[in-house]
Amino acid sequence: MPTHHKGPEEERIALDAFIKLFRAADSLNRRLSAGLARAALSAPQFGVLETLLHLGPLCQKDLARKHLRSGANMTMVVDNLERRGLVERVRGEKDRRFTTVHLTPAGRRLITRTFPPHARAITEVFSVLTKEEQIHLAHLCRRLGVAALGGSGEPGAEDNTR
Amino acid sequence: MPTHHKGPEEERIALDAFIKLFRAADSLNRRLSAGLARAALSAPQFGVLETLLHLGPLCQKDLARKHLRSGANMTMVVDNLERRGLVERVRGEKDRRFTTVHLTPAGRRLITRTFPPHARAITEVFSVLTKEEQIHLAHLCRRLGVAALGGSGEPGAEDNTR
DNA sequence: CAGGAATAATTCAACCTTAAATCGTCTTTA
DNA sequence: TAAAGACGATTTAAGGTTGAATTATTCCTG
Repeated sequence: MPTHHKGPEEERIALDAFIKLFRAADSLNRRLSAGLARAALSAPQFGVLETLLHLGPLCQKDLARKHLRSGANMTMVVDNLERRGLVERVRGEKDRRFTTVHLTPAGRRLITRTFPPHARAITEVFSVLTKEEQIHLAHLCRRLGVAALGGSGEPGAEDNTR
Repeated sequence: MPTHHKGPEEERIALDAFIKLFRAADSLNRRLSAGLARAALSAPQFGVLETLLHLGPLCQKDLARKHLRSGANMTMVVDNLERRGLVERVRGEKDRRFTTVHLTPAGRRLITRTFPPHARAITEVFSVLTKEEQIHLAHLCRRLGVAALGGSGEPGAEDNTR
């Protein structure tokens, strides 16, 4: 949405960038979700499977932290993946508070064949920008993300933002 | 999340930019939602009130289109705003299929005093980037958003992306 | 070692989001 | 003008998201 705000220049420029950033993320999300829908996966479900594939089994706390989501949310997403037989919960032996989430063979098969076309779709959309522009965009977004988190938050927050 | 994908350079760069774009939008969203929470407004509710303030009364279809959301979703958000007495539904006189959504005095008062600090918060976060960087970021995001929407969608889609 | 603090997971209530089905209201057209 | 189609809004079912309260387990401390 165009800004419709008549404030000073600094504010106009920031609001304009803000809106375009969100629109880009939103449109990208829609496009990619359409691709994932063919595997009947939601974006969060895909994200969890992808993380398990590339990092190995993790407890829900760690999964939530990696995805910047709440623990309650991770319980729900893992519930839905487990119900479809794509992951398995394993109670911690040493510390029974933890449940480690594992890919099942079916889950591994699904994410293994879903990830490559997903990555290709991202690459294809981003190819409207040159390599240098993509790197520049990443750099600007990283600084912005750090500023958004850091500003009035606790300094002890985990980085995870390289 | 760092990429953990060992594909060709083009893919690595695109995935990296993709992740940082989403992290930035996510972090920004969290930061701003915290501000809106003091007015007990969700981000979608704030968005609708803001649109009504700056564009005047609109029917739900138009509100949904402006925010790139479904009609069903707009029914829900307007329901919640109406229940709090911040907006009012008015049945179309000429064409009774439409309901036009109006700000109530209370709604106008709330959004009028909520918008300025919100805009200031956005401007403050974006001030980690120079004016030129903000303009460049907006430009890159706009091109990316258009590419994400356009690629395999219908060419007839409304622009709304300047 | 016993009680209290901390911690991982779950449950709950509230809201957001979508696609699909339905309802009421026009508009078109045969 | 009556049937058919289009169109705005609503409902429904399914999933995502959060913060707050709860549960089970472990750790710490006196």
